[in-house]
Order: sequence, then structure tokens, then C-alpha cells
Amino acid sequence: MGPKRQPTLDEVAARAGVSRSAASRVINNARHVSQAKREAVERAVAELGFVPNPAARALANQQVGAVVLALSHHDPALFTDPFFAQIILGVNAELEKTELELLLVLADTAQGQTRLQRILRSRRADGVMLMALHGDDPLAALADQHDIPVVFGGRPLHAEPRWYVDADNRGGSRLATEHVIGLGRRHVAVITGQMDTEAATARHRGYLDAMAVAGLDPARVEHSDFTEPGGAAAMTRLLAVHPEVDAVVAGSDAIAAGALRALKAHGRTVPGDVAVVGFDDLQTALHTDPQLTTVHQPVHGLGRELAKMLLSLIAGEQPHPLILPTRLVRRASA
Amino acid sequence: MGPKRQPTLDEVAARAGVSRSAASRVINNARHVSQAKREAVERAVAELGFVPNPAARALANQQVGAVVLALSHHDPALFTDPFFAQIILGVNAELEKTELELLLVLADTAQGQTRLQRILRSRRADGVMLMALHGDDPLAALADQHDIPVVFGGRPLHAEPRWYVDADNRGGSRLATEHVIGLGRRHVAVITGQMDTEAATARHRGYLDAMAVAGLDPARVEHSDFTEPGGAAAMTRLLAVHPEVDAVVAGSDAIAAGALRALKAHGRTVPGDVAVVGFDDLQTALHTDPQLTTVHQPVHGLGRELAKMLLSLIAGEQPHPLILPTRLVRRASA
DNA sequence: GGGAAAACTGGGAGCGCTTCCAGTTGGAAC
DNA sequence: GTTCCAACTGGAAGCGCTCCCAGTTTTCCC
Repeated sequence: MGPKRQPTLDEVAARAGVSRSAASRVINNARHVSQAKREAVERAVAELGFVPNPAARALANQQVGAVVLALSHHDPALFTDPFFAQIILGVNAELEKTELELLLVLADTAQGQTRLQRILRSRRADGVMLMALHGDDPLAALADQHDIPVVFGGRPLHAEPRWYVDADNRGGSRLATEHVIGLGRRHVAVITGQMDTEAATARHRGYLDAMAVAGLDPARVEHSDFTEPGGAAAMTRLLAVHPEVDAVVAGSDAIAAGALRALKAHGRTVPGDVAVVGFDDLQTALHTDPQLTTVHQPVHGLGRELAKMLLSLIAGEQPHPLILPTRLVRRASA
Repeated sequence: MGPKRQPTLDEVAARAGVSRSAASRVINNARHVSQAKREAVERAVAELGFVPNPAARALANQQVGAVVLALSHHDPALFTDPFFAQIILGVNAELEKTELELLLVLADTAQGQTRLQRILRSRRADGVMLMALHGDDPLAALADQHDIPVVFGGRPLHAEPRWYVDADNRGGSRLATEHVIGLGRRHVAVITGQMDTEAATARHRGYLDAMAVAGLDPARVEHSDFTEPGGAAAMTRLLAVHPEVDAVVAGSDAIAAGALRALKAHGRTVPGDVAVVGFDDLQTALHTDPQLTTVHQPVHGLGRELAKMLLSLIAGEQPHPLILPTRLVRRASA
């Protein structure tokens, strides 16, 4: 920590022997600067190690040079899910191409909500990405209340936002269900995530779709959260109520991992006695025993598209909502 | 997105019938404001929904109201480790008590490095938390190059930063090793993380400490990265070279999980044939089969302490480096 | 009731950068 | 040589907020 103040544009201009305006034009490589002055300024910039002050820039420009990624989840433990890590990586990958910084807001608590509100109101960012909304989430309404672009990752339960990126949850889940039915399983159960999320309900619908087409009874259902312990607990309940179950379509890989553990504890073999299909296709799916047959959703891509959509919105374009395809990945568990 | 411009301090002042200075004093609840004016201003603020513009504030104040958490890792996949999620949660928990925003920088690529440089130079943040440095990491040197507080999470390999928070890696690893020795194991191996990290080398040293005390041969060592596949590969190598191994001290839970998988694949039972001890005590440790005996390190707490240290540094205090205790958690694998 | 100390008050000068605008310049065309 | 136009140039006015400071009002003692 040496107290060296950063040089200002004025100092750069002085050193280069030009006016501040000219220097500014060079920095922003605008037109109307002669080659000579441009080079002089560039030299001065390099020599002084000048970096424009973002606060001053933001003030003059009315743009901040930062966007926020808000992760809304009621349970901090959920943030531990590699899903979010992949989203962040995806967003980051896209942002790295720009000069924009990433503000991370964990809007789980009431604290976080207020925080996000404040950010929106005060123009601390040029745009917002909002992830994983629960049904009662007040964040959803925030979008059109403020003069700032907001894109959604996934959809809120009871609203269709103007801009969002989502995965084809329903289609993917249908694929998964069809797969186990194709395997000859007839007592197919489903373990959902929180039903106050769009993802969980859509995946449940996919299951219903497939079961209806096959003419099978879709009544074997347990609700859970998106965690491993939740999945294990749900599986245990399922075995108690429907001991005949011979396949499980899980709402996520974590749930499937939990189900696997519970099945093993109850002496059932996988996929022998019970076939299990997950959803997400994260690293976890490779580390279970047996490895998980699962529905792949492009999580990293979702993050990237989220960022891209926001960028194009900030650039004044009018992007279309996006639904990314999902596909079945066959491994050992089904 | 309604184009409602946010009100400015001037408008608030006008509405409250006071000067801008007075209004500013109220906002920052400084002294020298009569009760009457204070209330008038507060009313105006509420009515107008005024929120101070951070850019203007930053410009006038010379403080930004944001800190950055920089995660340096050479492999994006590593970021997926729940370890980082916990760190982020811990940091966030502490930051929520303040008005500071969190800037997330993934400094894995050269891009990220430049980015961090730029942030430091341009005073885009009031402080920096730097995590997980590899030995050759140029980030380490950044600390004292700029007039901005920097605290380290973990230590760089060849440097002792002025301010850091770390876990007692050496002590924890020694505990783990002593534990398996106490179990009667004599052919104790170690699988390390990347040896260009301080954490991995310190944990290796802990193993050496315990082996020396017990008078055992500390030569069974394999190096790996901190991932599950890495752990599995290392375990396989270990079995090939030292088939007599009866205990493994792993450099992380992920490594241990991989080792477990490899052991099972090679027909060894755990803990029967081989005892396995992990390090971290993250969720993963509960989801392996058998559940992992492991060294607990307070990751969330590490994040919190990291943030607290930075805050106190920003507040002008001189905090001391901190080493958080680790402890052995006994479960089924050893 | 007088005087000094304490408590307010608002004007104004920045913080560092962008950008409008009224000039200048330098050629090319005539 | 003019004339004109496009390409430059730099002064100046902000962007919204903080804070110093000189001036004004209150409050408090004796």
C-alpha cells in the first residue's frame, strides 16, 4: 500500500501537451483527433499508467460499467449446488469479453432483497440477471419497476417475463420418463423439487406427459427440495408408500443421488430393482454409484446466454426469450 | 422499464425547503441539522424515493462502497467445488451487515488477471479479498503495489502476506494421520493436492510430522489436484506402486471421494482394507459411501473472517493475521 | 440583559470525466 | 490566390454529491 494517487486525465493531457478534451477523445477512441496527438496521448497514458476513474466516468456517462447477478434462493445451502457455480462461470465467460464488472447479490434473506432494491434504484449497475425465483418471490415484480434492463434465468412461477433464458425442463423430463418406460418399467415414480419453482413444476409436467401417453398411473409422486438429503428422505417415503416402484424420475441430480443412497440403504439395487434418472448432468452425476443416467441441461450455456441477452438489452437491442434444449445422457443408473 | 429518472439531492432539498448541504447532512446523518429540517428532509426523501447516486458519492468521497472477492484458480472446474460456494456465502454474510457490494472476479485466465489489475488501479473497489493462490501466481505481488487494502484467504506459497486468514492445514492433516496410525495402520499413504499451493504442501507436512513421530515410512505419496477424478487417478497409481497401503490421508474431500471410488473399483473395502481420511468436511463428505472421516475446516467462517478482516482494514485498523483451527470428524471411512 | 460559545445554514468549490459548441486549420477545388 | 468544407481543438458546462467555511441564529451563563 504505497500512497500513490492515480494520475488524472488532466495530468495525461498536460504531459501529452493537449487539451483534456482531446485526451478524453483518445481514451474513448472517438473521432476528431489527429494521429500525432493520439500517439502523444497514448504515450502519456502508458508512461503515467493512467486508468480512467470509473466513478467519474459513471457520473458523466450515466452508465456504471457493471451488471449484477442476483441469486435468489431461500436456503443458503442451496447455493452450494454446483449448478450455481456453473451459472456464474457461464456469465463470467461472457462478461470477460467486455469491460463490465460482475456484482454478486445473494438475495436469499430480506437483507438481500433490500439490497437488490437499492441497487436497482440507485443505478449501481447497468443491468440485472435474476436467477431461480420461487413462486412468492417479490423479486419478479422488480423487473418493470425500474429503468434498468432485467433478464431472468429460469422463469418465475406465475409470470412470463419479457426477457428470460430457460432450459426445456418439461421436454427433458418427458424424455427421461419415456426412457425408463422404454426400459419396461411400469411403476414409475417422480421426486420433484420445490413445487413453488417453475423448474420443478415443469419437470413434473414432463413426467405426466410421458405417463399419459403410455397410459400409466402417474400417482407415485413425492415432493422434495433440490438437495441430496431431501432426495434421500423423499425416496424413503416413496418406498414406504409404493414399495412396488421400479423407476424414479428425479427432479435433479442431487435428488437422484439422495435417492440412490436411500435405495441402497433399503436393499434395492440400481438399476436392477429400480431405475433412476436425474436432471442437470452436473459433475455429481459422474460420481454416484452407479453413474447417473440423467437429463443434460446446458447450465454453463444458460449462464452465457443470460449474460448475452443482458448485454444485447443494454446495447439497446430487443432480444427474444430463449429456451435451451435438454437431452438424455445414458449412463448406468437406468 | 419506465423512464423515471431518479430524483437528485437538489430536488429533495428543494422539496424540503432546505439547502442541498443540509439535505446531504441529513442523508449522512451528520451533526448540525435542526430537528425540524431533518424531519422535513426525511419526509422529502421518503416521498420522492430518493436514493443517493453511488457514482457521485464515490467521486466526492473517494470511496466506492464495494469490495472485490477474487478467486484465482487455474482450472474453471475447480470453481465448482462447494468450497468456493461456502467462502462466498461466508463473505456475503459479513457484507450484508454493511452497505458494501460484492464484486466477484474469477481471475483464472489472463483476462481475469488484467481485469483485477484494472480494478486495483482504477479504484473500483475499496478493498480486495484474494483467494487460493498458486505458487506462480502474480496476484500475490499485487497486494502492496496499490493503495488499497488486500487480504488473503489462504497464503501464497512463497510469501507471508501482511494480512491473511488461513486454516490450520498442517495441524489438521497431522490429526488425520495420527488418527489412522492410532487405528493400527502402518502403511499410511498420502494423496496431495497441487503442490504449488500452500494448502497442499502444509497438509503434506502435517502428514510427515505424524509419520515421523510414529517412526513410520512417509514415502507413499501421490500428487493430484483437488478434484474427484484426480483423486481416483492418484489412488489407482498408489495401488499399483504400493499395493500394501492400508490407509490414505487425502488432501481434500473430493480427492478422498475419488480415492474411495478407485478403491472400490480395485476390490478394496473401506475402512476394512484401507482407511480413508478426507480434508474439508463439506457436504460431499456425507454423501460418499462410506461417509467420510475427515478434517473439518471452518470454510464459511473463513469467508466471514476474510470479510471482517478487510472491513477492519478499510476502517483503518490493523488486524492480525488469523489461523483458524481444524479438527477431526470421525465417520465411517476411518 | 449582555456577551461568548455552540449550533446551524447555505454558498461554492471541487471529485474526474464526457461532450457540446464555437472556433481554428488545412487542404482541395475553382 | 480565393472559397468552402471537413477535420480538428480546447474552453466550459455539467453529471450528483460532499464538505469547507464564512456568516447567522440560539443557547447558556453570570
